[in-house]
Amino acid sequence: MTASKEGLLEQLAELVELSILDEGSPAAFRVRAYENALHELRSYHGELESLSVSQLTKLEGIGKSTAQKIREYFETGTIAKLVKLRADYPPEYVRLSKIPGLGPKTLARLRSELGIQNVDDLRAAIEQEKLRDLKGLGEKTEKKLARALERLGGVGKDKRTPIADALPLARRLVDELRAMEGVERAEYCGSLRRFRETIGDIDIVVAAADAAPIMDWFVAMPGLREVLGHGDTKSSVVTASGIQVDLRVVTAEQFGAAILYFTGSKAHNIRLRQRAIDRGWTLNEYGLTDAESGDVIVSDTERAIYEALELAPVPPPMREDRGEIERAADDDLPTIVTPADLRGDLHVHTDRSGDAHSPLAAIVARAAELGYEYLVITDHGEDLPQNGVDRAGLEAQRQEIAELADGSELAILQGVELNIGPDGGLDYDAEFRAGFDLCIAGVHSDFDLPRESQTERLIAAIRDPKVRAISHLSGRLIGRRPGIEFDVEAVLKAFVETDTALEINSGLARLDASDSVLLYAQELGVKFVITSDAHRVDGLDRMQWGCLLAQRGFVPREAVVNTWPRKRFLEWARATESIQ
DNA sequence: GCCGTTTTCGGCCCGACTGTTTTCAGTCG
Repeated sequence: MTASKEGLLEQLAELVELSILDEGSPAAFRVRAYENALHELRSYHGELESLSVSQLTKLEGIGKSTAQKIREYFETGTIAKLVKLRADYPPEYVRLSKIPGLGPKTLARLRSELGIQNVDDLRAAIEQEKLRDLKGLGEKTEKKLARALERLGGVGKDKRTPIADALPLARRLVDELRAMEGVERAEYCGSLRRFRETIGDIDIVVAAADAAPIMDWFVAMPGLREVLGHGDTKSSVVTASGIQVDLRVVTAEQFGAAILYFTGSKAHNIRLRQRAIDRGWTLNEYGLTDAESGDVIVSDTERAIYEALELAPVPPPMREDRGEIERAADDDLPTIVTPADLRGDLHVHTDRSGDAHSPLAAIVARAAELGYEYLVITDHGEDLPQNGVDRAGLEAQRQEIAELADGSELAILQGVELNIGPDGGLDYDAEFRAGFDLCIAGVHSDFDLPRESQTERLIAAIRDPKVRAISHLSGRLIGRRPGIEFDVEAVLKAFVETDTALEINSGLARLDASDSVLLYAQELGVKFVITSDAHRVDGLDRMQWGCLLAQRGFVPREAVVNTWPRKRFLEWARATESIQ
């Protein structure tokens, strides 16, 4: 493999993983130092390969030792320390560390005292009941590990669930909890509230005076695969679908501190706690407390805690320590977009598309109810097998739209979602495409082309004079299909040059473009559209997800074209042939 | 391994639960 930033990040991530085993703790200072360096490099967009050791050490969290490892990687393609760790901790041994309940300390003892090197060794040792003889281990631990081994491969520590699978479950659980007697507040937290595209487990925080009945209900819910823990204020279960859910109960006064704490991210929390310490306070899940007197300063709302720390309140999706603390301190967070800010939907399918289900009239009626000023109908272009619409179908639709638009407050425009062919070609011909009010274009096929070809086809579509936005940039389906690989920087620069908008697709299975692409795009000054990509009428109501994704990318409201008033939007939509 | 208007040494974020202990270590988030 040739040296690249991606390759470096992979090797550093492996260095973190193996160092946990070597140091015996994920909290070891060396491990955390590597993690901090990795975190910094992930959000660094510039050219890394050309940086010297002294330039690298200017980056936050990167000292001489890590800087030298980075140089070593670019010069030799590998890192000697990592090579040594790989020899000490071969992959089959690392696999053992994925077993829930088995940490680096126990693992090291299993190896040194019982000679266990891999899963087969562990299985044999458990069958021979050897583990229970080790000091500090017992029969229960042995049985717990036996159970964990049975489903290894299914539920490991690394397993993550697509947000589309976790979010409905979390919303249902929170609704049920809120309806319970004695429950004052309930909220899902964790990576789900931060709106990450995959989540490790569902964290729910409840405010209630009496935790016991809630705990009892939770561990006795129907359809659970396993109860992992059942304490006074904290319990964990695994659902039949294999998703772990953690529930924590606090008092109403502690609720703000608790959801702040359990929403994370870990890196964001550490920054907040550091800020508290600098002021002579401590911050934990129960509140912001004076370190000397033990008096609680604030705890009931997140906002009050941020304000006490002299920070603007940070929306949950931004809490990844990607610059939000500094911007909150300067009161310079981007103005977020909410569904109420959206004045139109620019990517909607009717039942003319083979994969969509609602008639035009129903779509239009719902868009009007949502208070939109404009709506662009974008059925699939004819090159999409099965689902595309031919010229005659679109011409008939044009007539239907004209009739519905007559006398309507809502501006109904006819657009189309074109297919970007393998070489960047588009459906129909330029003359026919010119008849639409707005064209968007997206990749629906040929996901396996080489990176160069993908970059070229995207740029060709972006440069087409009629194309005003690119739908679901990568074409990925989270957890099911990886997106196409392409040169992100080159593609984003083409967006800027042509004033083409990058779609923020609200479909939970897509959430495309990804947050990291959005972060980069907004830095470069790209414009955006937040769309529903609805394939049935209720899909129009999912804009909230696109808005949360936009927050993850620090996308400011002003850069989102469909927050603009109708006149300004139409001017942008029609400013086509001018820019080439 | 990183870092420094208290510093080049000595710090580095915090707590619940479990299983094994009889005061705590390990794991997890």
